[in-house]
Amino acid sequence: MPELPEVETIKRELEQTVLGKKITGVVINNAKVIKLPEPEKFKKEILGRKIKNIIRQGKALVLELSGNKSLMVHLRMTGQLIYPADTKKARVSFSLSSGKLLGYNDRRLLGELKLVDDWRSLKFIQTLGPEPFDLTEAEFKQKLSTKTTKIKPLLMDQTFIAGIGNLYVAEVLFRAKIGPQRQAKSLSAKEKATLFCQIKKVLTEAIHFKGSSIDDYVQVSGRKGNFVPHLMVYGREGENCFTCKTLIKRISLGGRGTYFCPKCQKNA
DNA sequence: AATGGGACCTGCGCGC
DNA sequence: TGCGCGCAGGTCCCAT
Repeated sequence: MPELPEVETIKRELEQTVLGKKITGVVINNAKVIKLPEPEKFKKEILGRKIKNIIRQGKALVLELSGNKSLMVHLRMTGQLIYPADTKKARVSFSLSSGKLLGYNDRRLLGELKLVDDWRSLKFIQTLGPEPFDLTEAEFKQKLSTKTTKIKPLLMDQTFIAGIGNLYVAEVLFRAKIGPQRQAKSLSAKEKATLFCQIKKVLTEAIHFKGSSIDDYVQVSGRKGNFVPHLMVYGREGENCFTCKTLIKRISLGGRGTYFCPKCQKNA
Protein backbone atom coordinates (compact mmCIF):
# COMPACT_ATOMS: atom_id res chain seq x y z
CA MET A 1 0.00 0.00 0.00
CA PRO A 2 2.83 2.49 0.28
CA GLU A 3 2.38 4.60 -2.85
CA LEU A 4 4.08 7.78 -4.02
CA PRO A 5 2.94 9.99 -1.09
CA GLU A 6 3.98 7.45 1.54
CA VAL A 7 7.37 6.79 -0.05
CA GLU A 8 7.96 10.52 -0.52
CA THR A 9 7.12 11.09 3.17
CA ILE A 10 9.64 8.43 4.15
CA LYS A 11 12.25 9.91 1.82
CA ARG A 12 11.91 13.37 3.38
CA GLU A 13 12.08 11.98 6.89
CA LEU A 14 15.17 9.93 6.11
CA GLU A 15 16.84 13.07 4.77
CA GLN A 16 16.26 14.70 8.14
CA THR A 17 17.47 11.76 10.19
CA VAL A 18 19.94 9.38 8.54
CA LEU A 19 21.51 11.37 5.71
CA GLY A 20 25.28 11.55 6.22
CA LYS A 21 25.32 8.68 8.73
CA LYS A 22 27.60 5.71 8.28
CA ILE A 23 26.43 2.08 8.34
CA THR A 24 28.43 0.42 11.10
CA GLY A 25 26.55 -2.86 11.48
CA VAL A 26 23.91 -5.05 9.87
CA VAL A 27 21.69 -7.69 11.46
CA ILE A 28 19.67 -9.90 9.12
CA ASN A 29 16.77 -11.60 10.88
CA ASN A 30 15.09 -12.72 7.67
CA ALA A 31 17.17 -13.03 4.53
CA LYS A 32 14.13 -13.34 2.23
CA VAL A 33 13.88 -9.62 1.70
CA ILE A 34 17.48 -9.31 0.53
CA LYS A 35 17.39 -9.92 -3.19
CA LEU A 36 20.87 -8.73 -4.19
CA PRO A 37 23.57 -9.81 -3.57
CA GLU A 38 23.42 -12.92 -1.33
CA PRO A 39 22.86 -11.94 2.32
CA GLU A 40 26.45 -12.53 3.50
CA LYS A 41 27.86 -10.54 0.65
CA PHE A 42 25.20 -7.87 1.17
CA LYS A 43 26.29 -7.50 4.76
CA LYS A 44 29.98 -7.36 3.94
CA GLU A 45 29.58 -4.92 1.08
CA ILE A 46 27.34 -2.42 2.83
CA LEU A 47 29.42 -2.07 5.99
CA GLY A 48 31.31 1.18 6.43
CA ARG A 49 29.43 3.05 3.75
CA LYS A 50 27.93 6.46 4.31
CA ILE A 51 24.41 7.48 3.24
CA LYS A 52 25.13 10.20 0.72
CA ASN A 53 21.81 10.85 -0.98
CA ILE A 54 18.19 9.71 -0.86
CA ILE A 55 16.04 9.45 -3.95
CA ARG A 56 12.48 8.37 -4.68
CA GLN A 57 11.47 7.04 -8.08
CA GLY A 58 7.82 6.06 -8.22
CA LYS A 59 7.34 3.78 -5.21
CA ALA A 60 11.02 2.85 -5.06
CA LEU A 61 13.41 4.39 -2.58
CA VAL A 62 17.14 4.61 -3.21
CA LEU A 63 19.86 5.29 -0.67
CA GLU A 64 22.98 6.29 -2.53
CA LEU A 65 26.00 5.24 -0.53
CA SER A 66 29.66 6.20 -0.55
CA GLY A 67 31.93 4.15 -2.81
CA ASN A 68 29.43 4.01 -5.67
CA LYS A 69 26.92 1.58 -4.25
CA SER A 70 23.21 2.11 -3.76
CA LEU A 71 20.60 0.42 -1.63
CA MET A 72 17.29 0.15 -3.45
CA VAL A 73 14.33 -0.41 -1.14
CA HIS A 74 10.88 -1.36 -2.37
CA LEU A 75 8.33 -1.60 0.43
CA ARG A 76 5.68 -3.38 -1.66
CA MET A 77 2.75 -4.03 0.68
CA THR A 78 3.97 -4.08 4.23
CA GLY A 79 7.53 -2.78 4.25
CA GLN A 80 8.44 -0.12 6.81
CA LEU A 81 11.58 1.88 7.49
CA ILE A 82 11.82 2.87 11.13
CA TYR A 83 14.32 5.15 12.86
CA PRO A 84 15.27 4.86 15.58
CA ALA A 85 14.23 1.21 15.58
CA ASP A 86 14.36 -1.69 17.96
CA THR A 87 15.91 -4.92 16.71
CA LYS A 88 13.20 -7.45 17.50
CA LYS A 89 10.61 -6.40 14.92
CA ALA A 90 13.07 -5.70 12.14
CA ARG A 91 13.71 -8.15 9.31
CA VAL A 92 16.95 -6.28 8.71
CA SER A 93 18.47 -3.63 10.92
CA PHE A 94 21.32 -1.27 10.23
CA SER A 95 23.43 0.22 13.00
CA LEU A 96 24.31 3.78 12.12
CA SER A 97 27.13 6.04 13.28
CA SER A 98 24.53 7.96 15.30
CA GLY A 99 24.40 4.95 17.62
CA LYS A 100 20.79 4.29 16.61
CA LEU A 101 19.23 1.63 14.41
CA LEU A 102 17.52 2.00 11.05
CA GLY A 103 15.09 -0.91 10.88
CA TYR A 104 13.47 -2.55 7.88
CA ASN A 105 10.20 -4.20 8.92
CA ASP A 106 8.07 -6.25 6.57
CA ARG A 107 5.20 -8.32 7.96
CA ARG A 108 4.51 -10.17 4.73
CA LEU A 109 8.05 -10.30 3.37
CA LEU A 110 7.05 -9.09 -0.07
CA GLY A 111 9.38 -6.10 -0.11
CA GLU A 112 12.92 -6.07 -1.37
CA LEU A 113 16.35 -4.69 -0.63
CA LYS A 114 18.95 -4.62 -3.38
CA LEU A 115 22.52 -3.42 -3.02
CA VAL A 116 23.74 -2.53 -6.49
CA ASP A 117 26.41 -0.56 -8.34
CA ASP A 118 24.00 1.28 -10.60
CA TRP A 119 20.42 1.55 -9.39
CA ARG A 120 19.37 3.34 -12.57
CA SER A 121 20.00 0.18 -14.56
CA LEU A 122 17.62 -1.94 -12.45
CA LYS A 123 14.88 -3.24 -14.70
CA PHE A 124 12.09 -1.88 -12.51
CA ILE A 125 13.62 1.60 -12.65
CA GLN A 126 14.35 1.35 -16.37
CA THR A 127 10.77 0.56 -17.26
CA LEU A 128 9.22 3.06 -14.85
CA GLY A 129 6.92 5.60 -16.47
CA PRO A 130 7.22 9.36 -15.86
CA GLU A 131 6.87 10.93 -12.43
CA PRO A 132 3.46 12.64 -12.26
CA PHE A 133 5.08 15.95 -11.41
CA ASP A 134 7.48 15.77 -14.38
CA LEU A 135 4.71 15.20 -16.88
CA THR A 136 2.97 17.94 -18.85
CA GLU A 137 -0.75 17.96 -19.50
CA ALA A 138 -0.12 17.64 -23.25
CA GLU A 139 2.09 14.58 -22.77
CA PHE A 140 -0.45 12.97 -20.45
CA LYS A 141 -3.28 13.53 -22.93
CA GLN A 142 -1.16 12.14 -25.74
CA LYS A 143 -0.25 9.03 -23.73
CA LEU A 144 -3.93 8.34 -22.96
CA SER A 145 -5.09 8.81 -26.51
CA THR A 146 -3.83 5.46 -27.83
CA LYS A 147 -4.85 3.25 -24.90
CA THR A 148 -7.87 1.00 -25.20
CA THR A 149 -7.51 -0.40 -21.69
CA LYS A 150 -9.62 0.67 -18.73
CA ILE A 151 -8.46 3.85 -17.06
CA LYS A 152 -8.04 2.43 -13.55
CA PRO A 153 -5.58 -0.38 -14.30
CA LEU A 154 -3.78 1.96 -16.71
CA LEU A 155 -3.10 4.59 -14.04
CA MET A 156 -1.82 1.84 -11.74
CA ASP A 157 0.54 0.57 -14.44
CA GLN A 158 3.94 1.75 -13.22
CA THR A 159 5.31 1.76 -16.75
CA PHE A 160 2.59 4.21 -17.79
CA ILE A 161 2.93 6.65 -14.89
CA ALA A 162 4.98 6.10 -11.74
CA GLY A 163 3.77 6.06 -8.17
CA ILE A 164 -0.01 5.59 -8.24
CA GLY A 165 -1.47 2.51 -6.53
CA ASN A 166 -4.86 1.15 -5.63
CA LEU A 167 -5.76 3.73 -3.00
CA TYR A 168 -4.84 6.94 -4.78
CA VAL A 169 -6.20 5.83 -8.14
CA ALA A 170 -9.61 5.46 -6.47
CA GLU A 171 -9.37 8.95 -4.96
CA VAL A 172 -8.16 10.54 -8.19
CA LEU A 173 -10.92 9.00 -10.31
CA PHE A 174 -13.59 9.96 -7.78
CA ARG A 175 -12.45 13.57 -7.71
CA ALA A 176 -12.26 13.66 -11.51
CA LYS A 177 -15.74 12.06 -11.69
CA ILE A 178 -14.51 9.32 -14.02
CA GLY A 179 -15.63 5.70 -13.73
CA PRO A 180 -12.84 3.17 -13.20
CA GLN A 181 -13.98 1.09 -16.19
CA ARG A 182 -13.88 3.87 -18.75
CA GLN A 183 -11.71 3.12 -21.74
CA ALA A 184 -8.71 5.44 -21.47
CA LYS A 185 -8.88 6.91 -24.93
CA SER A 186 -12.62 7.59 -24.62
CA LEU A 187 -12.01 10.40 -22.13
CA SER A 188 -12.85 13.86 -23.40
CA ALA A 189 -10.15 16.54 -23.50
CA LYS A 190 -11.78 18.17 -20.50
CA GLU A 191 -11.86 14.91 -18.55
CA LYS A 192 -8.21 14.25 -19.34
CA ALA A 193 -7.29 17.72 -18.14
CA THR A 194 -9.29 17.29 -14.92
CA LEU A 195 -7.77 13.88 -14.34
CA PHE A 196 -4.26 15.21 -14.81
CA CYS A 197 -4.97 18.05 -12.43
CA GLN A 198 -6.48 15.75 -9.78
CA ILE A 199 -3.57 13.32 -9.93
CA LYS A 200 -1.19 16.09 -8.93
CA LYS A 201 -3.62 17.60 -6.44
CA VAL A 202 -4.41 14.38 -4.59
CA LEU A 203 -0.78 13.29 -4.44
CA THR A 204 0.28 16.73 -3.21
CA GLU A 205 -2.37 16.77 -0.49
CA ALA A 206 -1.51 13.24 0.59
CA ILE A 207 2.17 14.16 0.87
CA HIS A 208 1.18 17.20 2.90
CA PHE A 209 -0.68 14.92 5.33
CA LYS A 210 2.21 12.44 5.35
CA GLY A 211 0.39 9.58 3.66
CA SER A 212 -2.44 7.17 4.43
CA SER A 213 -2.03 4.66 7.26
CA ILE A 214 -4.53 2.07 6.08
CA ASP A 215 -2.56 -1.11 6.66
CA ASP A 216 1.03 -1.23 7.83
CA TYR A 217 2.29 2.11 6.58
CA VAL A 218 3.76 4.41 9.19
CA GLN A 219 6.23 7.25 8.97
CA VAL A 220 9.90 6.67 9.77
CA SER A 221 9.17 8.01 13.25
CA GLY A 222 6.57 5.26 13.71
CA ARG A 223 3.71 7.76 13.68
CA LYS A 224 0.75 7.21 11.39
CA GLY A 225 0.07 9.29 8.31
CA ASN A 226 -2.92 11.64 8.49
CA PHE A 227 -4.60 11.40 5.09
CA VAL A 228 -7.18 8.69 5.88
CA PRO A 229 -9.84 11.21 7.09
CA HIS A 230 -9.52 12.89 3.68
CA LEU A 231 -10.32 9.75 1.68
CA MET A 232 -13.52 10.17 -0.34
CA VAL A 233 -14.07 6.61 -1.64
CA TYR A 234 -11.33 4.14 -0.82
CA GLY A 235 -12.57 1.61 1.74
CA ARG A 236 -16.05 3.20 1.90
CA GLU A 237 -18.13 0.39 0.35
CA GLY A 238 -21.78 0.68 1.38
CA GLU A 239 -21.33 4.15 2.85
CA ASN A 240 -22.89 7.31 1.44
CA CYS A 241 -21.07 9.25 -1.27
CA PHE A 242 -20.05 12.60 0.23
CA THR A 243 -21.31 14.34 -2.91
CA CYS A 244 -24.62 12.67 -3.76
CA LYS A 245 -25.37 10.23 -0.89
CA THR A 246 -25.49 7.23 -3.26
CA LEU A 247 -23.95 4.10 -1.76
CA ILE A 248 -20.29 3.62 -2.69
CA LYS A 249 -19.74 0.42 -4.65
CA ARG A 250 -16.87 -2.00 -4.62
CA ILE A 251 -16.12 -4.18 -7.62
CA SER A 252 -13.11 -6.23 -8.66
CA LEU A 253 -11.12 -4.86 -11.58
CA GLY A 254 -7.92 -6.52 -12.68
CA GLY A 255 -8.15 -8.55 -9.49
CA ARG A 256 -8.09 -5.43 -7.32
CA GLY A 257 -10.69 -3.95 -5.04
CA THR A 258 -12.17 -0.95 -6.82
CA TYR A 259 -14.27 1.64 -5.00
CA PHE A 260 -16.37 4.23 -6.78
CA CYS A 261 -19.62 6.17 -6.70
CA PRO A 262 -21.88 4.75 -9.43
CA LYS A 263 -23.72 8.05 -9.76
CA CYS A 264 -20.89 10.62 -9.69
CA GLN A 265 -18.44 8.56 -11.72
CA LYS A 266 -19.77 7.79 -15.16
CA ASN A 267 -18.59 4.56 -16.72
CA ALA A 268 -19.66 5.43 -20.25
C1' DA B 1 -1.96 -4.84 -26.99
C1' DA B 2 -4.97 -6.19 -23.47
C1' DT B 3 -6.59 -9.27 -20.07
C1' DG B 4 -6.71 -12.81 -16.63
C1' DG B 5 -4.66 -15.75 -13.71
C1' DG B 6 -1.11 -17.40 -10.38
C1' DA B 7 2.92 -16.65 -7.54
C1' DC B 8 5.09 -14.42 -3.77
C1' DC B 9 3.81 -13.79 1.55
C1' DT B 10 1.41 -13.22 6.47
C1' DG B 11 -2.07 -11.89 9.59
C1' DC B 12 -6.61 -10.79 10.02
C1' DG B 13 -11.59 -11.63 10.12
C1' DC B 14 -15.02 -14.61 8.90
C1' DG B 15 -18.09 -18.80 9.08
C1' DC B 16 -18.90 -23.13 10.98
C1' DT C 1 -12.72 -21.91 21.39
C1' DG C 2 -10.44 -23.42 17.26
C1' DC C 3 -9.72 -24.34 12.68
C1' DG C 4 -9.55 -23.51 7.72
C1' DC C 5 -10.26 -20.34 4.36
C1' DG C 6 -10.46 -16.03 1.66
C1' DC C 7 -8.65 -11.72 1.31
C1' DA C 8 -5.60 -7.57 1.27
C1' DG C 9 -2.53 -5.43 -3.13
C1' DG C 10 2.68 -4.28 -5.62
C1' DT C 11 5.08 -6.53 -8.96
C1' DC C 12 6.47 -10.16 -12.03
C1' DC C 13 5.53 -13.85 -15.07
C1' DC C 14 2.90 -16.72 -18.05
C1' DA C 15 -0.96 -17.92 -21.17
C1' DT C 16 -4.46 -16.62 -24.28
